[in-house]
Amino acid sequence: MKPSTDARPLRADAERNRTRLMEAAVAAFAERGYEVTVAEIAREAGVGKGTVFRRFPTKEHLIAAVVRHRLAQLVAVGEDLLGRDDPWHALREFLFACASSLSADRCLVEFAVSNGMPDEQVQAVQAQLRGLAGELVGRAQRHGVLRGDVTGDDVLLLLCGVNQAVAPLSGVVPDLWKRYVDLVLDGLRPTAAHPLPVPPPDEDALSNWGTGSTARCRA
Amino acid sequence: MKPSTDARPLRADAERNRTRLMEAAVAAFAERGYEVTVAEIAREAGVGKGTVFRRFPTKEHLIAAVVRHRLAQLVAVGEDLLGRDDPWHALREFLFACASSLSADRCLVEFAVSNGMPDEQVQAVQAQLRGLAGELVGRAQRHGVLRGDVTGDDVLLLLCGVNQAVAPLSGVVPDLWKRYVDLVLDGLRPTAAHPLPVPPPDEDALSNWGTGSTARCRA
DNA sequence: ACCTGAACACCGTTCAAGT
DNA sequence: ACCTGAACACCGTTCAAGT
Repeated sequence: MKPSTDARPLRADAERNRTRLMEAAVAAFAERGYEVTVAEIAREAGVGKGTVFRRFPTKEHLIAAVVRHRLAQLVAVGEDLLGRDDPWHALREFLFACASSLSADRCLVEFAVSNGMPDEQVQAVQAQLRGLAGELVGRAQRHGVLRGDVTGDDVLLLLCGVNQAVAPLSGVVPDLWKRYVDLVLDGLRPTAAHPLPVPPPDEDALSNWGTGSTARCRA
Repeated sequence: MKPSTDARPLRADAERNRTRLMEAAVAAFAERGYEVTVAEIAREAGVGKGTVFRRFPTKEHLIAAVVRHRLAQLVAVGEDLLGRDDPWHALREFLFACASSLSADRCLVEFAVSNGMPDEQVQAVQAQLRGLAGELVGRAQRHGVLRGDVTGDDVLLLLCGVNQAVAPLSGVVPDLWKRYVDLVLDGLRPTAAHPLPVPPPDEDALSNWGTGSTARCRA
């Protein structure tokens, strides 16, 4: 759960509180999404709610920390899959890993719908993920198993879409996302390719994806 | 904007207020989503906020009225397209119409991510939409232009997914959804079809889609 | 340094008082 | 019948007082 990212270390009790807070937050946000109360997390972590705001200036910053933690796990998975010899299955497993994470974490889904977060660290991890997706897509394309007119960002966006669409049903049909990831993948095969009138989003469009100006929590 | 759906008619001033309220709500929710304040809508409609709650027991009920209004428009479009002779393009235009509506209305997108609404009338229109999607899909399949192992619900879910994924970018790349609708459609062609291990959601799973138990607004 | 809970602002909802 | 705004509960955020 990372021993804080700042330069100077925290005092022992503060460090312990921070850890407890993160653990409580990860669990609570995963299960119930953004709607969990700061007071609730504080209580579960055994601290006063003032302590939460000492470490995280805003509820959104706390969420950002949780999201970053989850995204970093996906980056690790993706880097591992770059070593695979079958590029199609490497890509597929990457998507499955992402989708599986998303479907197990309501907070992550809500993050994907949002305009992103004004948090540099989250944006950095997001960039890593996008880079990985680009490499996996590129490799598959060079092997001729993926249509040439799509980008890593295309694939990530479609993946998020699938998960968001499936989220309200996750209680009833937990692995429905697999069906739609496969369905989307079928559209990404070279044999399925038909001309796409609209071009993929360029760097500019996606770079301020993470710079969400829309507030999510109360002012 | 419908002259109220109840049995007995409202008093003249009440009817006028209701209309104003609906107009203000449709516009405000479309532009800024669920987060608009009830007080704000009341002010724009020129009524006290108490009046809002007299007509709509809950903010969510007000949203439901707006959503129902939008969904009904899509039903009309879909029914019109059933008369088309080219089943593939009928389906495609239906999806384009839905996507276009969704991308013009933040409220509608948020509705799609949600667990639905505990409002019978909304559920009824939803059922109509699902029926239409089913017919359009069925026709395309009988003509051999759509893979046989997908349902109307599959297509609607994928469509919602695309729009939700694209929503945060709608300011920068307004018609990006077209790209992904086409990409998804490529996966729905018979030539693209590969086996799908996970079956489509059955009636049970989707019937309580609209019966969202998760509250969206403050208690 | 850090912790805490009372206090504040905001927003959904209720209701007593008015017409 | 219907309208209204003051009043209430809830939640994010601040801060004075404590260690």
